[in-house]
Amino acid sequence: MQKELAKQYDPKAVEDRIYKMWLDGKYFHAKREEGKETYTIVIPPPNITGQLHMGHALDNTLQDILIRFKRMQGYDTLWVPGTDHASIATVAKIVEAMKKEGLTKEDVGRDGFLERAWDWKKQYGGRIIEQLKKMGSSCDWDRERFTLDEGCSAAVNEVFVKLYEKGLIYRGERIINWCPHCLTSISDAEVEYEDKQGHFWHLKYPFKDGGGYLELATTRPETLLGDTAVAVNPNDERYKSVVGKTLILPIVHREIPVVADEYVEMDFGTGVVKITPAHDPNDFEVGLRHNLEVINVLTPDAKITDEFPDYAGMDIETARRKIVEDLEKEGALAQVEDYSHNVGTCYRCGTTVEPKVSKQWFVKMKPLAEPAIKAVKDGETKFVPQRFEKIYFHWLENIKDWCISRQLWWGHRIPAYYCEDCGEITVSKTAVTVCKKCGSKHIHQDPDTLDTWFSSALWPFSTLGWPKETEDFKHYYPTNTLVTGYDIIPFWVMRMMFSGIEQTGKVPFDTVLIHGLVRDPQGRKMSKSLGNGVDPLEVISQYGADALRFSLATGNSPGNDMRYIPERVEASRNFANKIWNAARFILMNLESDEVLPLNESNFALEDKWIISKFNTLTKLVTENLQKFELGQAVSKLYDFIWDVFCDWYIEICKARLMGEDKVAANTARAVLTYVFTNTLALLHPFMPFITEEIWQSMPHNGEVLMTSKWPEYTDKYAYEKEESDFEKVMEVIKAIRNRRAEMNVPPSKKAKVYISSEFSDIFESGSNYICRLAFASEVVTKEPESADGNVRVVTDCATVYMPMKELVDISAELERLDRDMKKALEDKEFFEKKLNNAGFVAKAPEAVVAQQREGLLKALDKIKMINDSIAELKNM
RNA sequence: GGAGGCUUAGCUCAGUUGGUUAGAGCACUUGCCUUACAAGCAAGGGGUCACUGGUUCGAGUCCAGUAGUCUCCACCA
Repeated sequence: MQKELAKQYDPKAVEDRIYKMWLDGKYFHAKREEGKETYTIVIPPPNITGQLHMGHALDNTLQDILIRFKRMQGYDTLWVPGTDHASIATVAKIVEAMKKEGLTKEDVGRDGFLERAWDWKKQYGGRIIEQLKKMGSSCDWDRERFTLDEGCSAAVNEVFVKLYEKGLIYRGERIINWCPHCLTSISDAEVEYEDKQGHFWHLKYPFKDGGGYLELATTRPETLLGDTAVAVNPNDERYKSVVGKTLILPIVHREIPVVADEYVEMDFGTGVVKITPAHDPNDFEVGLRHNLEVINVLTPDAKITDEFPDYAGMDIETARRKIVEDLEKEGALAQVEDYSHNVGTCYRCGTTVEPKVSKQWFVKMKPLAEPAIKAVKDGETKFVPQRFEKIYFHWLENIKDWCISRQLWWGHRIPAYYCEDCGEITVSKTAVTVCKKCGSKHIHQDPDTLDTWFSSALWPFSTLGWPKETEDFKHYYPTNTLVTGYDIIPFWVMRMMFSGIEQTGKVPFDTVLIHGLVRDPQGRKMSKSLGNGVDPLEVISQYGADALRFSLATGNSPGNDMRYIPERVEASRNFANKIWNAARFILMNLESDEVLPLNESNFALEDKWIISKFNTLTKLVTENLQKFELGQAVSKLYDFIWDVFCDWYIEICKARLMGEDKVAANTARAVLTYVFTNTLALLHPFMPFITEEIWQSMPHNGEVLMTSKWPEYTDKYAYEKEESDFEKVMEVIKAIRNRRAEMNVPPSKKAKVYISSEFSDIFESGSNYICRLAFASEVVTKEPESADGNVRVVTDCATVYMPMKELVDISAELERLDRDMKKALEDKEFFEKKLNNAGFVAKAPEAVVAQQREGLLKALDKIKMINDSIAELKNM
């Protein structure tokens, strides 16, 4: 900072410079210090598909607050940064970009595509890292990782092979979710259900022997082509006689059996269901039970196959229309009704997902899920807030096997090799060139890659060097806090849990701190299609990173969604400015750069008051942070800085700073600096840039604030009596201001003030600043000779007289005193009522009862003083 | 169908193991260019804490129910 400071804080002039200073000093770098307790966070790696949004800004602000707090507390802290290759999402982006060049994946081939993907990673992965830096994130950039880098890939292969050898990964033909647009399988977690308007077509399937028909209903008439049975419930009296009979499938004219299966609900529809094992998960299961044929009717991009010449090549909509027409012609259509139902869609592209029978790789989940459930039940890992454990349990308790193979090029290639001669499958960490069974060299690797979440699941340990027993892994694993949104508990948190436990024998983190989503001012999700997204970088450029961080950290509680309100960021910016100006004031009143020693014997009442207040603040903020109550911590800091320190303490110091007494002025300087710099330390995790910038210009010991020692509570500075004494002064000042405001007395009109109180010594010693703050020309700590023409102000502990003859309106004064009296009597009654309650006095904690007694005494004192005042006025 | 969140001042939200007579920011009213800050200072108005019961000496806070609202999961073809 320069001698002449700007009146307003300019974040743009500060942030990049400060961040560079931190980087140059290597302060973010974790040094594996022996003997120190570690604190580790791994970043939820942002996808390389785009740029930072508000959700990232929130997520990373919370992480940075925690890591900076722990670093200052003296932990050996590590925040591992990195990015995620996000296979399906990145592929979609690249395909889209290629489309503009008139190219398809097939045009450029696998290698050409991968080359583009790596270019993409370089460009967009890099951009995300730069954005994280703009936020002020104190990540250890020397340890930056990427889910597809060498180390993470080694971890993926290691895990795949181990699970395969344990029988927990298998390959099989199952019904999976298929995205006809992305042309790949996706997992259950990646399917989103949407309510869609559709129809219910009631169809008639005639019996082969000519005796009538069975009526059933479907939402997907086109799948009729693949029907291989019709099912009824075995207990359904209506259909008992038809089980085992043969029907003629309309249009196709194939013979299909009527089977009995518990899956059919008797009281839904007609109680008859057409069974299409190839295109419905439930039908597939029925098919297995009844040994039904699986007839696939769709191509990978969801067109009718060539098996059905009348409809071949038609998309689903077209085929559906044509088939319904044909059904009608054949007299097989009974009726059509409107129907709304849930349709599964791809979470990446929104295309309707097709259930499809296909050979894929799966992870057997049950054996992995159990220990993961137990770990949370046993409290080895805790969710904050705890209620999110329910979501976690619900997923793990109902989990099905995880389909992990993807028909995509960008990702970790499945380490499985097939012998073209004998069909042997070899799963291996290293490339296989010779079949171990038949010696053939005709071997090819599985063309598919793994679900992107397979590698993210290993992130807490793969980033630390596992499967190698690296120093980092030994030192920093398990990690401590995982910070993430509730929306990815099933995708990620759960999978990290079971992977960590299975692979390392330990839970990957002890706490999962869950935050909500950042919504727009109307409470809607921010999304591209709505165009209501807010770019954090724009906010930073307008208001500064600290203001954005402050806004995100305050005013919300863990796990709850929050709205992004520009006015709030503005308020945060104003707060930064307030701090800036406090610094400006202190600096212009300091005489040197030296750190002035605190000399207790010189402390004035107000010094003890602020030091004691600060001491308490330290304790409360630390406790809040330890309990992950970040919003509460930061609002206490806000109140302390603005209301306590600036509005009172700084104002009070002005008298001493401008006065003749050198010792008093220096004491004020020392206390101002002490309290302010230490408050900056407490605020630093939340607003790192401005606090560091100011701290650098203030007298200080040490290199940087970010590695300074976190302030600690000390009994030495717990001045309880002085705190309450000073608050008596504050009360008097407030009462005088209040009365003057009511009477519309301008500040320029000063009055000699008489204060009558049993605590006259404290008013005596504070007379200089009482003059300043209460617009007094002089303070006399006794009753005036004559009360005549005085305005009276009564507080709990003092009666104040202001000779303002011309302004005194006796009847108005009496009215005011009446109002005061009424309030005081209400207070008295309130406290008496409580204290007369035997149950309360007997059962409430002593401190609470004492509080009520004190309240009552104050009320009684006040009543007495008001009575005196009324009596005097009436005598006039 | 199951689960969960939310409902507190005009608006957006806090409210820490139940403990004085419920808070903040913005907005509003009044007065101030008081040499750190008008992105400021001082004073003020504004809330039956969704509703109904219950537990308790004491409930915004705990329990049960009701209403509204949002979300997640499941899903009957």
